[in-house]
Amino acid sequence: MFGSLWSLPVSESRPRIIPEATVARLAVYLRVLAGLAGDGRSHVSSGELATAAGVNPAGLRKDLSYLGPCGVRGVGYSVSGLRERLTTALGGERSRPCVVVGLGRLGAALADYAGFASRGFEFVGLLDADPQRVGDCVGGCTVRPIADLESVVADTEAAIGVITTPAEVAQSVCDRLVAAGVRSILNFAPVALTVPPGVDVRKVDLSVELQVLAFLDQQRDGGRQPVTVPVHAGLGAQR
Amino acid sequence: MFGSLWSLPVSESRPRIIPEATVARLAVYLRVLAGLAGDGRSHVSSGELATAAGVNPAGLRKDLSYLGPCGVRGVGYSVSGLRERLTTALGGERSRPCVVVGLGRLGAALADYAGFASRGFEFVGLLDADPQRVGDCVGGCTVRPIADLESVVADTEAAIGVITTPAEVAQSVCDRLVAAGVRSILNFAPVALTVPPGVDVRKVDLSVELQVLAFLDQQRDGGRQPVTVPVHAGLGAQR
DNA sequence: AACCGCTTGTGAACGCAGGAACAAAGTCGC
DNA sequence: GCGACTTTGTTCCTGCGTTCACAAGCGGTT
Repeated sequence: MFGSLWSLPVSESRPRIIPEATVARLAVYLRVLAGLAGDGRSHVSSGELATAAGVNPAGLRKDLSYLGPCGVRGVGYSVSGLRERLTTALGGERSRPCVVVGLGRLGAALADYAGFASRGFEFVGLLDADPQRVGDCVGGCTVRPIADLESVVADTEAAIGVITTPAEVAQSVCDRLVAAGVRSILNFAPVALTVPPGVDVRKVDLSVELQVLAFLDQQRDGGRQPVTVPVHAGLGAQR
Repeated sequence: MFGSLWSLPVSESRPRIIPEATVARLAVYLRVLAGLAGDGRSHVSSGELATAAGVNPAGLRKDLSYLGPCGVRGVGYSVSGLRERLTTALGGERSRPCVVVGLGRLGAALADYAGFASRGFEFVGLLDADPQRVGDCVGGCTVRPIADLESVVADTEAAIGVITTPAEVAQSVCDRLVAAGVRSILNFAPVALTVPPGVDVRKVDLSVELQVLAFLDQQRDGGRQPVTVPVHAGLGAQR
């Protein structure tokens, strides 16, 4: 692949587009590498990394190849070197301010989770509509009323918004976050959010996860459970 | 007209294999339908359902076609009929007992979430290694010591295990759950679990979600796009 | 200095999901 | 009763992601 095209003065050789699925796995590799570094390992092979991350070795190498040559043939990957590379590729070590809207149990759990802080995600704004929760201190930050959303986002320059509100208000909260300047949203509310172009939304739907498991469970038990599909289920237009 | 192909004695028309991605979307459709039923709607078109679920109308119809003909051409889908069919396809309405291991904030949030109970997921066993948490009552269930894992799973015939423990103990907890008879596991610990064949694992990795957002954010800032689009321009990236 | 084994990086093929277009089928209006 | 409109169900096609397999390169050894 190289040779013919490289004579062209391509402005950038690195920023080949990275598939989103690959990005997600890179984050996993980075975490595994952190563990290996803690164990004092200096080098690691693709096979070992792959099993620790739960993926195929060839796929792992292809994922890493998006960053350019990272390893040494015959030896493997330098743990520290690869960590550095992955860290910068995923957005650097700089602290990323986040706001959480909806400090129910789930929101509080996220705001208090230490695993985020160690990756540079800092929860600098907590917002809730319930006056009884306002003033609570969660994870070293004080809960403020939802009316302060715009000012909190502006003051903290928050880059990521986490929505853990009831479904009914999720869209309006989302709109306000976007209007205030947040361009990345992690949505736990069970609704499909509508956002303008240029804003990224990722959705985590815990009910769906459970329901998929239930489906797989049923499918496995398929021989046992005759399903009992009512013949002629009456979907016809009875109207 | 009809007859040429239809005369073939196709062995089975129903149990076509359903892709897992489709199953996940079916769960979303089911939830949207519940909302529509609450609004008193009797029929709905694929277009309306698709926008509410955040997917493509053609894709939605293809998803539903895995269940066989569900709608009426020229009219749409019967809300109640489609609900019934999706419910049975996803595993029926029967209560599915679940156990949660690790009653930290996240585990407690899950155990207490009412949205699960309404879908038939019942948390019948809560386990934690911390003696200080044992005896607590979360969501109407009492936390028991981790030593009771096997007996709790056996007594409740739990089908689904939710792991919200620290990463270090997740694999051992998983092994014990599987040995006790659990065949579906939802893992929130940031490790790749190893399970024997016949056991399904789904992983939810919140750090990865944030890190993907950070990557997209960085990639967007590569072109320095001030965005400034508070205007409700249109449908953005939905994921 | 040359060989050999080990590991990476990449090219190619396969399978799958997603999207658009089209035909079948049913309803509503006249 | 008939025609036109609406909406589903399906088929084709394109693109992406994943896996397999092999050549290239590096270190250690003789």
